[in-house]
Amino acid sequence: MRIGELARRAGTSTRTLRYYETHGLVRPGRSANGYRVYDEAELRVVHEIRSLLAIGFGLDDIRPFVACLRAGHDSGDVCPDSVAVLRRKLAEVDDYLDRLGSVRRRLHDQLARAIAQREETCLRTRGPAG
Amino acid sequence: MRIGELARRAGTSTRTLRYYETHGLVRPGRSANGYRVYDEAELRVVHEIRSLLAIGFGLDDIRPFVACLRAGHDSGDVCPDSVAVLRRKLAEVDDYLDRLGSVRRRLHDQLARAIAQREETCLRTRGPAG
DNA sequence: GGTTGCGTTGACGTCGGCGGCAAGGTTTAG
DNA sequence: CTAAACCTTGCCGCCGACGTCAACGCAACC
Repeated sequence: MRIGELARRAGTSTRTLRYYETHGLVRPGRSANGYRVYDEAELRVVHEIRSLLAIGFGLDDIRPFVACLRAGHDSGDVCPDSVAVLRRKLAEVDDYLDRLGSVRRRLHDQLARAIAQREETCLRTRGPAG
Repeated sequence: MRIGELARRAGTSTRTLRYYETHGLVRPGRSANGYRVYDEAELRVVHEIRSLLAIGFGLDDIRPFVACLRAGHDSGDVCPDSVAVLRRKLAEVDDYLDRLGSVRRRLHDQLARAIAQREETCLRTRGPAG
């Protein structure tokens, strides 16, 4: 299969596939005229890449998962390197959740105080009976 | 006060202050020799900017808060435009928290399955008695 | 042989909040 | 007089995952 077909079937662009290639994630062969040629397994690889990107992985993080698939495993998750990345990413997400949670509290408080302040100002402006 | 002093007192750089100026957030006067001159109130403004940046606001989001301070309010939060931004940001953060939470679940499950799979493979490799 | 639709490489643009450097002018201290 | 420490404008670099365009080659159909 050539690059256009793979792009369509993977729901992405040819530019993206070439980009993955420059970063060592996808490895097509070449036909006589220089066109990239992909086998069926690469579709699975591209799906794995896209799926991991979608949950916040960088291309560098994804490399072990692709290697794991290429090693013949049914899932890209099961190899030690992949597991290590999964652990690290889980920790990062937990960390970020904490920080985002405290940002949320701060925003919430700030909003509550601002509204209270506005109502108070409003009362003073219109008088205590307003 | 000139730009270097304000930068030191605000805990940031002169480059940053000029950047804020190009984006309409800080408005110094000029002395005869062309140097920027800031009054004391600008320190408060810069603190407000930094504080909001730190919790994930963009410079565009911050503009109403600065305007609110300049309008003479004790807090940058109390003006209608600021409250609107606070509401929007709170909604965005809630949204992001949801998505990050589901990413976390997905990561957690993926990790759990990967480990289970590895143990199973290990057992098969070493035999049922291993 | 002309058009259309595929493919190739290469290089620049995007977004945001700056960092850092160049090449100069100003002010102050010694 | 000179050095040091300020200040000015202007412009490139950064990160990451691509989009987009240029300029070209290849293949197939009419």
